[in-house]
Amino acid sequence: MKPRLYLVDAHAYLHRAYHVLVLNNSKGEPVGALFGFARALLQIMKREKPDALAVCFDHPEPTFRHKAYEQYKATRKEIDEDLVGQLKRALPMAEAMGLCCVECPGFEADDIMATLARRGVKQGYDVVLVTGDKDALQMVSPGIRVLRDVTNSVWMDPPQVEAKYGIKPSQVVDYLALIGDASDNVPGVRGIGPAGASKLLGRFGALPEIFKAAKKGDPFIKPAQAQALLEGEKDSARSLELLRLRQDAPLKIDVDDCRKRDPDPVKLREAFEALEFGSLLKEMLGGGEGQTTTEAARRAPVSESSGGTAVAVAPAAAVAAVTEVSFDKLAKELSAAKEIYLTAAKAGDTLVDHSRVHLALGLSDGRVACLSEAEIKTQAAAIKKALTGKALKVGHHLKETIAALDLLGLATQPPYFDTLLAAYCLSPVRLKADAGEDGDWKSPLLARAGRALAVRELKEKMREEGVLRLFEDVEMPLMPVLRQMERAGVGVDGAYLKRLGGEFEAEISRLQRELDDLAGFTFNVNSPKQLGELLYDKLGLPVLHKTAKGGRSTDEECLNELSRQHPLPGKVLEYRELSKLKSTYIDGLLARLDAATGRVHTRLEQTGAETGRLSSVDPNLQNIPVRSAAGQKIRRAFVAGEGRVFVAADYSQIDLRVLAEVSKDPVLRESFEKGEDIHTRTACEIFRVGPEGVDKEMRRRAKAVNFGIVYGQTPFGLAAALGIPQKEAAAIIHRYFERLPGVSRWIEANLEEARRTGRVRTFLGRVRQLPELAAKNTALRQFGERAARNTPIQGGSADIIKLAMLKVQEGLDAGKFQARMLLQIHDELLFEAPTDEVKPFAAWVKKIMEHAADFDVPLVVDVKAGVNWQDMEKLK
DNA sequence: GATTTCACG
DNA sequence: ACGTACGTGAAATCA
Repeated sequence: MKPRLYLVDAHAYLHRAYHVLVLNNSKGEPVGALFGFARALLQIMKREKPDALAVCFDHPEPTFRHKAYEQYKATRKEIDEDLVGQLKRALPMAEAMGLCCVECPGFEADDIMATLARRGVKQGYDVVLVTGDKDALQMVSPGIRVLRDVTNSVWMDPPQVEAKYGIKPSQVVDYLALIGDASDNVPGVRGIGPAGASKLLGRFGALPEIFKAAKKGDPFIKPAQAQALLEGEKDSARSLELLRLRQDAPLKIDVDDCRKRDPDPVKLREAFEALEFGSLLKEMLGGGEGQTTTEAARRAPVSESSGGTAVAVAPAAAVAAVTEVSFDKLAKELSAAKEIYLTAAKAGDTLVDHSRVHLALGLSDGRVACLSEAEIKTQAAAIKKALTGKALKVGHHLKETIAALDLLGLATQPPYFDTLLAAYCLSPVRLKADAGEDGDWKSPLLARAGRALAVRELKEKMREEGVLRLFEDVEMPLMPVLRQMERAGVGVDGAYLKRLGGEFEAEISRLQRELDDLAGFTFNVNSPKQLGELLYDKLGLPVLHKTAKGGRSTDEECLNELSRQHPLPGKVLEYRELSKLKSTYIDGLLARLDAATGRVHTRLEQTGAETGRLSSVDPNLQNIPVRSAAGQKIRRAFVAGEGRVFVAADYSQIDLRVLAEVSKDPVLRESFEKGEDIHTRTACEIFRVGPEGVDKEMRRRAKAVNFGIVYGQTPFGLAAALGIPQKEAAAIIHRYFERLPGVSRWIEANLEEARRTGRVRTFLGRVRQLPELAAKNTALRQFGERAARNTPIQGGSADIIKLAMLKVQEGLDAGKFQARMLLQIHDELLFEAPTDEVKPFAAWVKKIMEHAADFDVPLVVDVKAGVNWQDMEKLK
């Protein structure tokens, strides 16, 4: 394989980071641009592992372009002083990171990149230009690619350029010279846009031929376009000069000087400490080696595009060094220890995918013994003693360790301390899973053991953040409750599900045939690409909206609308419904059904959601269909065991009750105290009528408004949800806040505090940091604002049901009933109870759930019972 | 691995 | 100018 040379446009990153990250160090110096830049460089090195890399800088002196065209970049605003200061520090910082930096008076970074790229190809490198700038696409060729987005791996090679712009890379300069670039004051030809430019170049190949044709009155060019071209010829010639990259910059260095080298740790430390980039310093200097691991526990890298900024908050515990010793040396001390560190791996755990169980056991001084499954078995007696003793069992992702030990018949007893759960209480962001190399099962075990050594540090941090009670009284005790639910599993009637699968399959084939007939040929309905081509190219239906990444959407909303014009989209919807239900639920569930017990065992993830909710994986039993008739057939496959029935208990309107409690809004509170239908009451308020004057449509709208209030809706969003004009939606929202001023005040005050502190909290003190609130990027910041509104509500509801689960399980453990708790679906608990105790059990559960939290607003729980999860009767 | 779609609260 | 209702997980396709 050829060595790979990466050429990075420094200023592109610095500018972008400057606008996204607002970050000052303790000296008050703005460092956001530098932080984002350094993080990006680190990301490139880690993810791409280049053989050679050069960071290319603009030189402050005017370039040949300024001399050629005095208006070049003239419309750009003066650069902020805050940014200028950072630009000056960027090159020395990159050098301290051990990177080769290049600048050249009179030339821009682009020209340096072009020059090095050309030389690199000659010297046998595969060249990658790391930049989002369109100009760079002119360099794309068989040996040169452009990497536009490192996080999302957006690459441009010659076919990509053709696919995206409809032109060859060799035509990029001509293309840009036609369409111009307003931000750089490159004029282009007025009246020619991307579509026109690509069409003209496709037909005539290059600029001179286009102008020749325009002058000759070629019939391919419409008169208006011809006129635009003739008027813009001079401007385009100018543009051409500015756009063409120079490949002859007189550089002091050559490609081989860019070969990878390691940074001087002293210089690096000096540079990063001055900037206060402690986390990045650790990341660069860290890295485990051998059997002693020192790599810091890190947050998953946060990508700017997906919503996070780099304000590092509540980092997970640093990892202490661990030393591997033999189990024999440890065995005696384990039984007397106050704290034991344990980690086990099993198939399905994110730790490492093995069919065998492995275990690491350690002491607080960092000595750890690793045991294979065979060794676990021979040492079972000593291990059992350690697992059931009085010592604090410390681990990282402890529930999975306990589950793995369960498989070998080894039970574990509290007290527990889970360092992953502690990290989640400190900052509930997505956490990086430890990855195990194939065949290497010890390293991830040791890494986790190292992480687990930070008990005291984590406790202190939790105290500072105000989440220690949440951890000690709620999350940590909840862990074994969840484990009990996982172990219990849920009964599934496999034979019924297989029959149902046959029925669905027959219907799916029938729909496929009908669709082929309608289309006139056979196509893959599951392929959004093929379906899009059929709908929009072959059938010529209008494109109603685009997907996130610019494609033509074929989602349910579009197809519903299009079904008024053509019979095909409606059929596609029928096909989609059945094929989704079959593949995800019928086939998916059957694949995870334990043949021996007839039950499925989900994993309830305690650190999976940023709001404090649980999530359910492998399989997800929190999104079993319920809305459609076909979906309800699937729900019937969930069955209670012999002599038992399901009891389902769900909170009524829990989110709005939490909102009523925290906002203290008199109308909301009164409505719940009187036991009114909340959507009807909201309709009364926003439409100014009495309850008898509320018709179905008014209630439907009020319900959407109530949802919107919880989610942070905009008039645009409400209008889309209800299919009404945006003005009308705005008026409704306005009236809502007029009539429920307590809600309005809470939203304002909550947001104000969130901005001030950078975090929001639920009534239990559960915290979520929202660095997005400080983003300069509007969309990102607004996302933060909606999350700031929603999290105390959604998270507050999660708090309530968690408290209820603890109390319920406590009663069950005390032997009050034979029932078992099986699932939690955010506002609902599903139990399995012996038929003869259903009524008293349901009444008891209802009472516990309704009094789980110390609320003024009443909480209401509805209970139902039935032999399957679909056909359930309401209990009084 | 990213993208798209869709199941749930 | 920008993007547009919160929070999840799973499957199929396609590069």
